[in-house]
Amino acid sequence: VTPRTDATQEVAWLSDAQLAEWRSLVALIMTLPPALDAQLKRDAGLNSFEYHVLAALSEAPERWLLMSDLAALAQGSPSRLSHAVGRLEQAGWVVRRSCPGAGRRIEAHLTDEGLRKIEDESPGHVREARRLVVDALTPEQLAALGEAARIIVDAIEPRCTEHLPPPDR
Amino acid sequence: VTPRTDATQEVAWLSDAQLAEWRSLVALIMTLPPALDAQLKRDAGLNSFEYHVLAALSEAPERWLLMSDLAALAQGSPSRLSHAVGRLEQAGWVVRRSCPGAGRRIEAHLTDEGLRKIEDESPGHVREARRLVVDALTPEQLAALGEAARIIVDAIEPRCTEHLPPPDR
DNA sequence: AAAGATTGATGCTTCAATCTTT
DNA sequence: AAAGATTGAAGCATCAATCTTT
Repeated sequence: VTPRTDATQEVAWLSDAQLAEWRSLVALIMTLPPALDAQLKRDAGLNSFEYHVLAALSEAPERWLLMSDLAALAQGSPSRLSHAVGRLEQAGWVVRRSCPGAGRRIEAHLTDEGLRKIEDESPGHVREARRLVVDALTPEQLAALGEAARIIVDAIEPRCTEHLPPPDR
Repeated sequence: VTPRTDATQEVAWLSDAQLAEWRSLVALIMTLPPALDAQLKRDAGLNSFEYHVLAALSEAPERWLLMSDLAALAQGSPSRLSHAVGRLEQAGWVVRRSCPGAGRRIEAHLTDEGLRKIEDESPGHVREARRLVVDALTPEQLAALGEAARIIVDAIEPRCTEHLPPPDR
């Protein structure tokens, strides 16, 4: 596509170099998530989001977390989390209980079976993360990737990055 | 989660530094695609994949492309492409015709309306790409991101990267 | 028979509406 | 009334099965 001189909202087109990098990034976000999903689905019967929910719970104090905090940690909407936790609860890996306090707060807890499940499945997932990313890059390349990722995530949702290392630009 | 010394398949855990970078990347692939999707859906009524299909066609000779080539360019499965082109054809932006040759080859063509559509919508998409990525990073950071992305994509599907600049490692 | 493409079913995500608790 | 969470409907992706053409 070639740029249109639209008087409505002038937008600078991308240079050839910028376009090439942008396309590489687009290729990444089109292929990496499906690749990770496929490994998890095949080996663990989980999708990426469910895996991250279990992982986040496994690191919480006593494995309890407010649904709203869990949603932020797993980077999903309340609705998406509700559906996912429903499935995880069905499987016996998570339970919910209402918790006294303001609003209609509800806590989710990772059961012993859930802990065993995530412990069983993480080696396979880490192996895939190594194969496709961590071991495929030099430490410098990996660090640069991480830094760029933090800046972009920060540009998307300035407040939802507290749990990540700050982008130092 | 902590590593389990599973005799089955030794997997080296990630170092703290590796884990931090990995998590930043995971945050990126959890947030950037939804952000781009949201802009396209809101402003253009298209999802990312449909946009890429139109964009790929707009750059093809005479705006004709074999379905199989289009699938590779847009990085989607044949099935996904079929469904998407079905919707785009409904909207009048694409037409299909069978093309003589081996197998059951079918070509897709971007109509004039389709060309107008992608031309109308790309400025808004480029603006978002600039805001979230291109203008948020220094040229060096963008180049490093692109390079890492190419290496990872190459690790995922070694043959489907012909249309990207080669990763020079 | 094999490659190319499509179809239909299933499952997950999103969106809007709703319910509950303070 | 407002925040937190859930629900159901609609849309898209994936998978397996199918159809078509050489």
